[in-house]
Amino acid sequence: MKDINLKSLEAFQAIIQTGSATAAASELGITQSGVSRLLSALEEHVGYQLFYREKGRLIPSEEALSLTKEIELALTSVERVSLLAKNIFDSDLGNLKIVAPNSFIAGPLADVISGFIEKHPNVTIDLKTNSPATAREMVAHRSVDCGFIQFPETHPGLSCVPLIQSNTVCAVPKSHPLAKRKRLKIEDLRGQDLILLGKGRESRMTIDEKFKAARVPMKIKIETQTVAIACSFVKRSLGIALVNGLLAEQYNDDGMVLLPFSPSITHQYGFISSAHAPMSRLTTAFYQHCLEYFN
Amino acid sequence: MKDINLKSLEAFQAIIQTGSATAAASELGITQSGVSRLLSALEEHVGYQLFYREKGRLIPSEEALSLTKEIELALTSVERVSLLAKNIFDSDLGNLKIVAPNSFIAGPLADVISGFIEKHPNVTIDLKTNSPATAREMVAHRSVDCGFIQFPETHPGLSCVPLIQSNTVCAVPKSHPLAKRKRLKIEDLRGQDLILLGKGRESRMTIDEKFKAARVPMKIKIETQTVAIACSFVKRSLGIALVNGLLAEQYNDDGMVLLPFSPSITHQYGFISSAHAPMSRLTTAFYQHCLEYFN
DNA sequence: ACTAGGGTATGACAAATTGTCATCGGGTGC
DNA sequence: GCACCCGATGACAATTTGTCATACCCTAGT
Repeated sequence: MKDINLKSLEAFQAIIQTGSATAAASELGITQSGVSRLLSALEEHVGYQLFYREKGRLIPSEEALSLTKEIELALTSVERVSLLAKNIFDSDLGNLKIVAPNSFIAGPLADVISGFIEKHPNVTIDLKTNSPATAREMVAHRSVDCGFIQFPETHPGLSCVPLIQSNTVCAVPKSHPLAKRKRLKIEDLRGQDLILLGKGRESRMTIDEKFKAARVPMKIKIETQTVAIACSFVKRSLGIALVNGLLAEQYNDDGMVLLPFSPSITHQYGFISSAHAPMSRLTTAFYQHCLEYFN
Repeated sequence: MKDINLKSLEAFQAIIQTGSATAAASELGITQSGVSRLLSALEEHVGYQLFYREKGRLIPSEEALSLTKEIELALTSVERVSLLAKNIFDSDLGNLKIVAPNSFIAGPLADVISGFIEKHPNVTIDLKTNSPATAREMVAHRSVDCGFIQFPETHPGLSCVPLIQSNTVCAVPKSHPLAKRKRLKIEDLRGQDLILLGKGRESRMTIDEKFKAARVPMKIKIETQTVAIACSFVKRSLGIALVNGLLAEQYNDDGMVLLPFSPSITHQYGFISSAHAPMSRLTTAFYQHCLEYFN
């Protein structure tokens, strides 16, 4: 027995709905002959007459009527496939898994994501935070779709695109004498209480090296882990913090000022995805959105 | 955009299930080239790659995976159409509406129907009883599928087939002197208390005529409507009933005897269906079953 | 490095399906 | 009787679906 055929089902439904093969034909955009043939094909498939021909008209048989419901179901479910495919095409449906440092999520990423959700309201987003090392692995192994990480990045399984860079700035308490300056040099920090973070991290080592090179001794008052905490200590006038300007921006208010620092120490964040597989359409859309956002 | 295609969906599913186009091909009974083409067609339809080709293999993309569920649904629902069509073809699914006199249902039809249900366990049956006149109309107008009715029948919208015939018999109380006879003639009933039914009906008129022709006065003790009631009066020795032998059979027990009667008055029951439309497959199956049952 | 064996893509072509046109025959309504 | 609407069908065109042969890539085992 031949395979059942989608077009004959459509023809069948059109005949049932319109009541005649001619009308069905114009609805389907084909000729009456075509409809007639499709109907014959369907009748041959099921093995019995679906319409009996009376006075030149097509009258649905009992059997045909019992089939209509099921046929309509089948057709709509095929339709749904098309629809879902289109939604996926438009990237307005799906789930996006992103890994990024908490500080980055709280800062620049928040706006990026809220803008993306606005454009694609039916997309759900999973945000995860992990250590840079595991984040790298998660992206490479595709347990998340993409991630944001501080550069440089050389993991072989990752494809990386630099997105945004910022300089280290000095967060100075409002009441501090240096707060009046336009910018601070490394020598200006001699003898000042410092608040530093990221002990052992790449960016921190760079800072240590700069101080060594400038022969300025570091008077570290507080070691901490996050920009948020460092800033809150600054606002309590416990010292001057050297932080990533991009991340510190969000905590900038009356209690402190952010001053450019020289020598410049840059931080670069980039977008990473697995090099093993091309990005899904949705991930690509998100990537494009990021590019636009960061110009 | 082209219409979506059933075969490409099947190919898609086979590829997902088996993991390769080659395996999918052998599952579908076509060649690998065919599968490759069908997949291309589907990708063209949805507008994006469903599999990315890596090292000569087909790897489903995220988008493809999100579609699998929906595609499987669509395919099974099309499958169900085929299945339902086959069930209808086998007449083991559906509903059969029958109209028949109560006495006929209680008697011969009960066995016919129970046999039919045994053969077609998923068929449901609606039994209705109406006056012969409305029964005729119901069948002609196809508000029921078929019916049983006493002949002769000349309604123009009905197609009629005689099924079974029986003779009028005398139902005589066991204790009655005539109960010893092998058969009764009309003269034997002279002066006997009679129990008759169906006043005004065709069959009753025939009885009245026979008495008139034989110049035997009728001493009607009881007029009633149903064979069941007539028989129960007989068993209480209230008189002799003239009833349709076929219908009286079921009430025949120790309390009375059924004796052939002459002149013979025959009753004929037939199968009726609408002449406007061919019988549905299920109705035809039921009709065939009736023919077999009544030989 | 070479080869065997797995995989997919594609050009060329055959088969089947789907569609059109023209035409027939039946039914309806004036 | 005539105009018109409907469905079926033969003849043929267009499109889809499938095959074969072949090319190419990758892996694994010599």
